[in-house]
Amino acid sequence: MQGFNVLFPFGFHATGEPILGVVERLKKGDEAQKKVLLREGITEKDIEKFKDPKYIVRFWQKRIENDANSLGLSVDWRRKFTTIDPTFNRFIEWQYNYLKRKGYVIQATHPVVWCPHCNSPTGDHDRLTGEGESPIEYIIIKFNFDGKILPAATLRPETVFGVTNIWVRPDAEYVIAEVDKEEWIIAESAIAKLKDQLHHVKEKGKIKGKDLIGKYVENPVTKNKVIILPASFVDLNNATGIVMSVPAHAPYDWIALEDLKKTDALHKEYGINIKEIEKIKPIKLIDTPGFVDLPAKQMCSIFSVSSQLDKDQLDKSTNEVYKKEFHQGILNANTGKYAGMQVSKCKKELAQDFKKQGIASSIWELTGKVVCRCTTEAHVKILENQWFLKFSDPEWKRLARKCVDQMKFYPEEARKQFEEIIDWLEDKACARKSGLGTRLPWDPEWIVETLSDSVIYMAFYTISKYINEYNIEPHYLKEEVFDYIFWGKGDPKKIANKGISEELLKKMREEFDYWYGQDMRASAKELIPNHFTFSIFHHVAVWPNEPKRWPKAYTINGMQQMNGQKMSKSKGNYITIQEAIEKYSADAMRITLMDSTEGMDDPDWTEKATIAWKNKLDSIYRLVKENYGKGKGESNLDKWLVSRMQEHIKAITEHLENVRTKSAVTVLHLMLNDIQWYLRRGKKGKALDYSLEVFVKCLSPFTPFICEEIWQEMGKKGFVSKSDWPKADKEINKEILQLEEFVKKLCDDLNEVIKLAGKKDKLYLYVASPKEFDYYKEAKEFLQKEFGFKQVNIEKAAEAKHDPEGKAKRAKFGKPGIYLE
RNA sequence: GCAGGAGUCGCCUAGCCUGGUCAAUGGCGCCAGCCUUAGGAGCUGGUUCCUUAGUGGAUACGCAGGUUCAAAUCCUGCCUCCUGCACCA
Repeated sequence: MQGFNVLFPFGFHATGEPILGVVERLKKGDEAQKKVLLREGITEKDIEKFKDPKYIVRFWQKRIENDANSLGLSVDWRRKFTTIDPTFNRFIEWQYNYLKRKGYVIQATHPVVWCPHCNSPTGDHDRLTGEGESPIEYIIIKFNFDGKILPAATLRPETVFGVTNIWVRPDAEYVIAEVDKEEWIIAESAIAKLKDQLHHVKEKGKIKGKDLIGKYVENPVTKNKVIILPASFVDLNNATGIVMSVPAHAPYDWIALEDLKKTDALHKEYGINIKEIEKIKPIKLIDTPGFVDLPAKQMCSIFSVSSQLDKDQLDKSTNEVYKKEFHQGILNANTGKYAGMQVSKCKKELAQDFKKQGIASSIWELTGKVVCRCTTEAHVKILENQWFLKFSDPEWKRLARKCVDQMKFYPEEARKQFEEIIDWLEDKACARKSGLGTRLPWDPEWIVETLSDSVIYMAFYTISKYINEYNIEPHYLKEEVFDYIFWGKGDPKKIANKGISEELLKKMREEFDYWYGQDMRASAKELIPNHFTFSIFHHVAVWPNEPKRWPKAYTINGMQQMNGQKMSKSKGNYITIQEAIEKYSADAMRITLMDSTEGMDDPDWTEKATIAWKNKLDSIYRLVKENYGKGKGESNLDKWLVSRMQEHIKAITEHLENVRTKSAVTVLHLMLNDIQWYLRRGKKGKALDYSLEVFVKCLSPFTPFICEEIWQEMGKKGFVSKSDWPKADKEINKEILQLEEFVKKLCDDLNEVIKLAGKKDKLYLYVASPKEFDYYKEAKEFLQKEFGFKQVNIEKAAEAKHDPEGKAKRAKFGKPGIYLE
């Protein structure tokens, strides 16, 4: 409508696991899965066919195409494709070969949450329990134990300087195992973990926990000899099952030592003299504002912890100490060369140093229990040689930031988030071993995963039209073909092949050049940290020197809610597009959704609002039909309406430019209100046709179907959707706008007075300004009709004194005003 | 926990950047009147409380403070909600 060519393409993303998941579940006879399909209107008989992934893709593709058309989306279907089409696979191969050459695809080793039964990573959505839990690295400090190693695992390696003893579980059986040529004593559960974390582990024997107690080990950092003591709080399923004790800074350790002092169990069971315990002196090694005493002791008393069985309070106080010391703590003289450093700064460095010296190692644990869907408990595995996108690359980040700087965001609030994400983003695994998608050309056992093959596909739309039209076979889409189309690189004469002529090649290049980059992409806010941002990264990587190919604007919306709740298949609180259209019409659905919110808030859909819109659209239809073409002549009122419409046109145009659909709909209401007021005022002049045309045009992007109908009823040729968008190019008469406001105000006042004084027959209006006087005179009939007066007298206030009848009134009302009798 | 966004008169929303024109925009709902054979249709009016011939006042924009002649709007603290936190679409 604004005279631009618009490309609105539509494709189908089939990459990943979900489709195969459906197939799998159907093959297993999963009833819930069947139910979902039945709810979509698929017959029992047809469900068989859904065991073929290609059929699933075709089925939904057709369904979605139909939905898009029913909604009135003007999609260019010549360009459609799916991400599992072999021609698209060639495009992704081209993209990834390039990124690898550029050094943006790298191989790396990384910890993942792993199900040993499924033999694959366990994503958040694959878990029975433990959503949100993630890998965390425990540092293992290798305490010397008679040539063997007692590996104590800790999240606070800096506290190694304050170790006074080691904790083990007396009732447990530990394993003696050969770990990377050393002999370690560890909990049994640690073996599988260490094996999956790049350690060579061989079980050699067993040793009882209580047999360790009372023995001494050497702290590899301080060379101090410390005693091994029993503690019940040690969790054998966490890390190595060996814990170092730092009573100055760890509430658990502090209280466990206190517990030991209280009984003579130690002496009775292990023959350890109580004096051994009493001589243990906590070593404070971190100074933190707010901690005067020993931090562990202080926290235990604040949280009134009385024994190591007081788990809840202990966890709270541990967290508190950890947080405070991590953020504000400074290492003191007890820490040798690290003295004076902030805990938050030195933690990593210190662990690295210890590892280098061979006195530390690490074991990855989960932040909480994770159980895979297959009911197996997951642990952390270090996955080797996985393929990553190197989003950490500073130059790549720099270009991404530059792109964001040039972009527009609707709403603008989203920009900050993008900037934040780019800074925060680390290397991202870009391939998996299962699912649908494109195989990495150089390492075909890996498949490009779904968030990594959906980042520059928009460029593919510019040529998919020709691929579809000429039925180009995938093997003709060689690397140099894409090089030429997307970069203009090479000589088309030489690149042309049997499947793609030189002429066609040039056409594809031209088409790409004409359309790309994308002017606007719209999606939901949860895609900001991944999809949207990745797309920026990939664009700047593929076209580093051509900012004009980069994304220009993103529109970000909230997630559709239904009656205040998130729509979900399991809750069943959703409606299919077909159902909605049949029940409420596409127009009513469209405008209700556009009207529900804008920006990043979650829009809420309610049936009530939709029905209200449906009725309103009906009445709009009648209103236009009854009034269009009925106007003749021009009065001040026409000037008023035209002036009002100019303001509305400006407003709605600006709102739509900024993708504020709800605000735009509000303007439609205002237009309608003004047209209705104009009609109420009585005289139908030439502003009527003009305003109705403007209104229908402005409404048409929201409700195209009924607007085309109305347009035809109006006797217009062609489509309203192809007509020119209204311009605010008519005069705005500010004076008349003001005068009409006075009339409205007068009506309000009259309403008020009549309400209080009751209905009257005569209205006397004394007006001071000559302009108002003239204007009110024109409104005389209207006032009479509107309020049912038998007589309306409008007089200039100054002249009223010549009116004998008005004398008495003037005496009462000396000033301009209203008088009823 | 970290990051981003938000809390407005029954509900949804505008306003906040650039303080006053804000009892605060528009819609929905509700109430009344009109129209109509009828109406979940349409039209008109009302919709914080008190007061009033078209007025004046009180209380209001998550909570608590502060700045200012003046705050929904600026500042500080707190509470609540939404979104994301990765190998998953």
